[in-house]
Amino acid sequence: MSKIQKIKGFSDLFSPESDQFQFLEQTARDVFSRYGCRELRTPIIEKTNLFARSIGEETDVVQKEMYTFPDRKGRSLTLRPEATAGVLRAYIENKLYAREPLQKLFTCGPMFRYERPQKGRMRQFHQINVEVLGTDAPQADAEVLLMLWTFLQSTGLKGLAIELNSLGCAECRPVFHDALRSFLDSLDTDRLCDDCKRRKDTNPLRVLDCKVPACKEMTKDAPCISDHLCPECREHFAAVREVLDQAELPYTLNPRLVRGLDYYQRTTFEIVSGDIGSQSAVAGGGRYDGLIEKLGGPKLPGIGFACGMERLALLLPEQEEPHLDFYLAVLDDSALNTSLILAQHLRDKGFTGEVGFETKSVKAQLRQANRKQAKTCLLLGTEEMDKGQILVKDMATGAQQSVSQDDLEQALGLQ
RNA sequence: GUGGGUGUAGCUCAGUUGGUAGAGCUCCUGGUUGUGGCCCAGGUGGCCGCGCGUUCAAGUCGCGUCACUCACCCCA
Repeated sequence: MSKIQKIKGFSDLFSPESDQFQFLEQTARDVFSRYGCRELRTPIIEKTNLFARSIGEETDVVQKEMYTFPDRKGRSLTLRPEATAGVLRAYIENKLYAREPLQKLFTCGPMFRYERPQKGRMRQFHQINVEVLGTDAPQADAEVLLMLWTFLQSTGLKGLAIELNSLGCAECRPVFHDALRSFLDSLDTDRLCDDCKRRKDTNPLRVLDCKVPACKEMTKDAPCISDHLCPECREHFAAVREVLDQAELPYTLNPRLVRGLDYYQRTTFEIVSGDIGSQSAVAGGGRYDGLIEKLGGPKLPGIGFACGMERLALLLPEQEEPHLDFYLAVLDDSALNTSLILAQHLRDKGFTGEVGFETKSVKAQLRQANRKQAKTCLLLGTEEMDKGQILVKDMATGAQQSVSQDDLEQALGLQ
């Protein structure tokens, strides 16, 4: 029979790595809850048009990266490629805004995009996500960034940088777009790279982001979004930066920072690392005023971010294997059941430990205890049972003592 | 979607001009009748990714295919 293997771009997550994921989620939960964020869990499948409408029909994500399929009655469903759309849908559908428009929501879980896998990019990947809905106060933008940065600091990660930009709003962005377009048209387009020739029409902002030196050189005098912001957006962005400066958040302005999803407006940001390969963004987000309305909700603003857990995990040190308080070596079959019950009592008292299910040689079981980094090895056989005693061996010193079961708890506690 | 690299033991990798498959680590057993790590001895473990071709003979050469991986693109 041929072996069945996992599908491309999906992965089985085993212990050291799954521990990292757990650590990241737990840290996020702890930090975000201090800001009043509540956890929300939404389905990983939604109706396709939710994503088409929010992310944008023309984006690469919607055009060629979604896992879209008909259900048994022919309705088009999609594995979520990002979290914001689902969270907003839930916010609107459950009328959370009716009781309290301002909602701080945290969610995490798997996302799906059909892309060619590479370092830091899987088809099933995991994100930690925060949305702050119902306010356009610049202080909310600042708080979201502080929340994200505090979370990242709490994970102990180093070498991360914050890039910040404002993309303008529905008023000023089109003006900038026109200015950019006419600038690009004025260039000797033959000298642009093939991608930029295409991007010039499909996604002009991306041209500013091109890594090809020739393109960089040609666009160095391109119009800058910051010079085209309308007074309101300019004021909003300045207010955001004022709080960030007061909080001494270490960010750099990047007027060429672009977002891949259409819904972003005004404040946008990205956290980048130089240590994880070419997929260097570990988190990204921004404001999306107008999106809630676009999804059939009230006219309320929002801002949020997503963190790539795989990318963060690449930067995390390996977690240490958890140590055992005891490993119980069973010397005779007749001691097996007693051993298991004894271990169960110890676990009830809060000790961590394992029992050797198979009565292999003492040598083999001690080797096992050593491998599992147990603090102690308990040895139980017929001899010990007759005396109502159990042998406790300290694995670090090799010292060994015979204690009654009543004293065992204390003996372990002293280790 | 495009390009590069790599597929040999559980892991990391050798393998000569084509000639019957190797090491280190891991694991198991023993050296020590019921005592771990270090050391020593032995052992388990392979459709050499898969298929086709060339050849007396293919891990090795050719073609195809699949998988993994890095990069472009895109993005968290």
